[in-house]
Amino acid sequence: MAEEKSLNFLEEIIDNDLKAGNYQSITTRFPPEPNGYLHLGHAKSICLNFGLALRFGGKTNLRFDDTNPVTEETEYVESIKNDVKWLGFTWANELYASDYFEQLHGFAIKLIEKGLAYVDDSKSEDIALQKGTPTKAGVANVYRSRSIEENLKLFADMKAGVYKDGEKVLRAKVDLASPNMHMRDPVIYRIKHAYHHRTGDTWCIYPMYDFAHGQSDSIEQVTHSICTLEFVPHRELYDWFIKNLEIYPSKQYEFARLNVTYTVMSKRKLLQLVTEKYVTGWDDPRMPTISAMRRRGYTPESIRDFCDRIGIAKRENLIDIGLLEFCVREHLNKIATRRMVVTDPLKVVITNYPEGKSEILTSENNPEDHDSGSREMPFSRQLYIEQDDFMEVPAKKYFRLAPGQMVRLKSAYIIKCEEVIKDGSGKVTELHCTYVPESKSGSDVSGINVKGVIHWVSAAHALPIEIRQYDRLFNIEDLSAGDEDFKVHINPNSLTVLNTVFAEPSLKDATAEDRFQFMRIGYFCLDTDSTKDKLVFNRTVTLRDMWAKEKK
RNA sequence: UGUCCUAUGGUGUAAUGGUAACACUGCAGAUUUUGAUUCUGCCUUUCUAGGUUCGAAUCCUAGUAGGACAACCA
Repeated sequence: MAEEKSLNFLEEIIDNDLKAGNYQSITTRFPPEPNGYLHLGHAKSICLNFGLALRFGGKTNLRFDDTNPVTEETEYVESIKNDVKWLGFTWANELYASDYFEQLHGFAIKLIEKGLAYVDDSKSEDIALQKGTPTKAGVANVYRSRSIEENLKLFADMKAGVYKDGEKVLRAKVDLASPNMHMRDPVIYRIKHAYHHRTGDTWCIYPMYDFAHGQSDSIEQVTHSICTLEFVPHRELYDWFIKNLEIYPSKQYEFARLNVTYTVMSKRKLLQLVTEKYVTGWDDPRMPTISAMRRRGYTPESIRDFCDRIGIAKRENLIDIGLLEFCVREHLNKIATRRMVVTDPLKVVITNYPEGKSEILTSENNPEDHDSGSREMPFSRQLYIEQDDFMEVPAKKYFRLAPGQMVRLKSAYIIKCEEVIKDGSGKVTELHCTYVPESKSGSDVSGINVKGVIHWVSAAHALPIEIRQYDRLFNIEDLSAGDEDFKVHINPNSLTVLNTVFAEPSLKDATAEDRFQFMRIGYFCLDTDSTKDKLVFNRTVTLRDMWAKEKK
């Protein structure tokens, strides 16, 4: 109870509503349109809507806003449900705007009967023209003054399939002179002879967003209908419909959508990346979709933590992708199993280690979790270490391997570089080292203190694997400006596949659920492309690397 | 040149008329058998101008800047 975290503006509104007795409990909803996969921005909304109900006592519905049959598919419905569940939330009811088509149709008739809606025969472009501009009032056309009886008849004919797509629409009769464009007689029903993923061919007229969303909220008695800022101008209409339909008064509130550096957060743009093959699919690990992040190795906990840290407000924001990375690292550091993997191998021969001999060494699975136990690793005469861990001419402050220098092999022995073997072109191909037998980890009596500790893999026992390293999808921070040209900023090096990679043998038992830290490299998880013969690992995120900065 | 929304360190978010704080980033150091983790310290902030008030980041007015709105999309 001492936990006094300050409230964001929505929590404050709800808190006040509850204290004032406006509601006994709250109902929120997460209302995706099933026309694409969920992304990080949706995660923010999901955490908000479900989080609010959890915090203040109430419930959250999952409602699909499926009023446009031409863009919506069952595949998307399934992926959305899966993603919400994976994020760790449970909805009170699974609902669809299409469940309300009958009711919504009744609402439309009620509006017509009240003289507040009319059938318009105009072409789409003409309606747009007649609406005027933000600075110039719209003008009425002849259809606006049709009689109630005629409107009823025409609307019935629209429903009966008498007309073709685009021939007629039903419009609300609001105010053509309103400074709010959305109040200038918005279209509320249009004709679409299209198969709907749930209602099939039952309907050929479908309600528009403005005539479906608020009404659905109302039907479900949603108390706080939370959406993003671009819907602010819709609020006046939202309230107008509720008032004139005389239905449950849900209230709409708006918060700023999430923007993250070096990525795009719009379903339209993400769809383009998919259809135009810039990525391999919605779950390509470079995408900011929930499914991609899951495949890449992000944990639901880390995404929730991120959503918690970015806060909720009404001002435009651009969150540093570094914060997301911080959140995953923080979680993965606690739970990831440590393994040694050499991504860019350099052969090392321990010249004073007997030929043919090998021994088993043990190493902790996770120093952050003492219950995680340890695993065994074979050590032998020939090893691989990272190319980066040797410098023939060491830089200042470099404390890894160099001619005549010593390092410790993690969980093994201290070795000293005695000889550098090169090929004809002068490239270092092999190192001859000696080891200090009494320096074995856990029973070191050598008295030698070395600063450098590097990872290694026994050559004879090494498991070849593939590693996929991901970088940011775009090479500029702020993609908000560009529209169609956002694709010119695509980072051509967003994916690097490494195929000469050697892992310690225990990694062969990796499962899809495992999270690994390849020591000194980064966090990884098994990719779905893995086969029995070839394990493929995705790099979720690198480890922080102060040395990389030092080098610059 | 209509209406609406917004403006606090580099990035986010708090401070609810009473000493501007927290996180991330950055920088410096300590510890470390991961140059990781952990720990310590430091840098940097109220868009401008008026007004109300004993007192303003907070309230008011004007300006400035950014954003949203003219889909038979949501």
